[in-house]
Amino acid sequence: MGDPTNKATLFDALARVGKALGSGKRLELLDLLAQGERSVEHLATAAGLGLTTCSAHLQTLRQAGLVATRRDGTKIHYRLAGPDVAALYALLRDVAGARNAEAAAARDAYLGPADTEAVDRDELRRRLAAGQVIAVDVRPAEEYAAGHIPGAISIPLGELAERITELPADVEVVAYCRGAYCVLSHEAVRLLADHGRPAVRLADGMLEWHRDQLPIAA
Amino acid sequence: MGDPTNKATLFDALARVGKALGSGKRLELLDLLAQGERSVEHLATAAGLGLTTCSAHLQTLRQAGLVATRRDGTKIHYRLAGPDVAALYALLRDVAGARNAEAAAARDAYLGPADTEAVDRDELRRRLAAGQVIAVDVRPAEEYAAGHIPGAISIPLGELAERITELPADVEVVAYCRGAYCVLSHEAVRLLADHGRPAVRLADGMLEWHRDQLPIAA
DNA sequence: ACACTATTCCATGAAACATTGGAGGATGCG
DNA sequence: CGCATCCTCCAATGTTTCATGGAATAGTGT
Repeated sequence: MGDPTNKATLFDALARVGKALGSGKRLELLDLLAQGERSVEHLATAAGLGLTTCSAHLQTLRQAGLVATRRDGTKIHYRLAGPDVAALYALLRDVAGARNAEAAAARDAYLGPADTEAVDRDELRRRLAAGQVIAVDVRPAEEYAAGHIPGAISIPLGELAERITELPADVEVVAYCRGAYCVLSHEAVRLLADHGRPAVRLADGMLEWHRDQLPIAA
Repeated sequence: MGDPTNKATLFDALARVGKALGSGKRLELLDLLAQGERSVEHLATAAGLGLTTCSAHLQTLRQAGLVATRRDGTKIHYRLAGPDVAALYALLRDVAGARNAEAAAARDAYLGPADTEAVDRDELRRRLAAGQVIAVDVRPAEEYAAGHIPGAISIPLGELAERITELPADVEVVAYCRGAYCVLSHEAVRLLADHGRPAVRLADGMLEWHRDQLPIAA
């Protein structure tokens, strides 16, 4: 043990996992998979990739051990290999945002002006338990179905404008989406504010909720 | 906000950090830097790299925001940009070990037979406080000087055989080194056992100690 | 100003990776 | 059984990364 060959082998094996995280497309796939399992075709269209390209990226992730598969008829569903993978992705994202100026700039450009106030998870749970707020899941209905915050109702962002009357006018709304780097809740809060509804967003989203093993309704 | 161009820019910026983690040599450099700051030349020899090659890898890490530099005379010292970087490295290592069979095999081959029993950090702190054990830091003296567990004494592995008489024969020794993937404490415990000394190792090491913000003596 | 040290920058060839189209394998359905 | 669907495997292309040696740079000491 301890000889240089084994050492290089070990670090190269760790690097295989690092390499898997070294492509924007693959990170986008992980981001999607953190919301629930998906078929290859679904992932390809959601990430704007060719089918074979998407499959190749998924193979890379699978060889690194970050994702697992399940066969259902002719379809193959991919999912994250475990909650630790979500934690790794979240930490990579946070370290990049904190240490890398370019990443921070790209995040701000993507999420839009940071004008929407946010509450954290503990605060949301307290206010939900007290009946002071309504939690609205603005992700696609499919992701809501795969798991959501207990008590939340589903109104995908695309339907929010027309379904806004479903929300009581006198109760504050807390909108949430995929995670801290997801744009959906930002846009939802802006839209609600434009309609004169009191709304704030959850500071992060399902990714972090799931990572921290908080209760999930399905 | 929210348009595909910004989204791709964001994920590519995150991928720059991922790419930095996608080379065995760079992970080795991070592993060394987790023990304290080092000059370029020192890192190059410790990692078995050419000077210019090492410098190039360090530039990659610096552009990703994972390391920072400090000038001292003619030398430039590199260090991790923050404790979150150590946490990211540790999590990458743990996820790889748990999810990737190749990485797990390489780790076992490098660390040797898992015959040495280990105590965790809480247990060590309890026994140290009670005066039941002696903690021995078997890393190079330089790394001990850069920061070590309070109360530990320094006996680098290379000097352990000749300095074994410095240890009282009737008190159990807990050896520790860089981290869970460092071979030094494994070898130290085997060597001590060969000399009939009661010894166990700390399950991980300074990397995790530092990551979890436990008290450090310098 | 001069030489000296430590490090970075640059150019180059070799190796690895991403993307794409087409062939092939597994599953389900009529 | 034959066909359709969904996905993976394979081969070929252009792009990116890696390692290395020589030149250039910033700071130090005389």
